[in-house]
Amino acid sequence: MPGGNLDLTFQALADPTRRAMVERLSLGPASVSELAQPHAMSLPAIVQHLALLEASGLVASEKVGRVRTCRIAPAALCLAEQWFNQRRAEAEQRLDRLGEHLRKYPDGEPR
Amino acid sequence: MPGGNLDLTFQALADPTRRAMVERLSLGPASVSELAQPHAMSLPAIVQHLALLEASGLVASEKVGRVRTCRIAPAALCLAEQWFNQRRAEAEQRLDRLGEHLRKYPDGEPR
DNA sequence: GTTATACTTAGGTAATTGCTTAAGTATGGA
DNA sequence: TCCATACTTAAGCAATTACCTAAGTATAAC
Repeated sequence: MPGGNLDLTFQALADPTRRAMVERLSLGPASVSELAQPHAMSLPAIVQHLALLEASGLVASEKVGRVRTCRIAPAALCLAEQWFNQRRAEAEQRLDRLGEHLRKYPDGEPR
Repeated sequence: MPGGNLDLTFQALADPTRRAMVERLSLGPASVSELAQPHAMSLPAIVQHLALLEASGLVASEKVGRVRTCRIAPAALCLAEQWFNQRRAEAEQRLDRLGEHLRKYPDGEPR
């Protein structure tokens, strides 16, 4: 049960390198070196970013032979997306109530 | 034209205090002290969190008299949500292609 | 005018982050 | 067997973060 942690998820996504890695993995699995290739950065740095992505549950990986293959784990992505949906739902609900209130009492408030 | 920065947006949301503040503001505007009230933390700390939320474009505020009123700015929220939508769209597209491929070539690959 | 309120500004500090280089460890190929 | 590949581990370092306390500055109320 990795994932479930919005702190780690959003923190992982706050870094442009890590976000690029997730974007890359959205297009399909990749090895660590493939993930590293577009970035002007040492491999250990990439591995550290990857570790954070795995800790957040956004990415999973498995090693076969000497190459580690990484892929996105949609669950954590969904969880974060849901957070936004909830916030928007609440905000919209509030605006709806406000609208109805204004419709009922077009000028002064009752209270 | 604030907002537009996913780095700042996700970084802002990575902190539980700031996320709680956004959650609170989704329910309606609030003053700085109201935002601070649920948190066991000094007011300057809250103000710093608020500054980051404003820098990210997630929250806007205006001061009238001696009270600053804060409210969420839906635009930045949408932008982040869109990022997730894109990632999911790409991942799904890929899985669709994979599915079709498997339908066409149920066992061995052609290549 | 005095005092309380609602922030605001200015430091300071311990912990965390995002890198780096150097030196491993397996695995696969010639 | 030797060597290249694909990571992995360890240690270190500058910058950033998330707080804090103390001391402001405007408003509002009395």
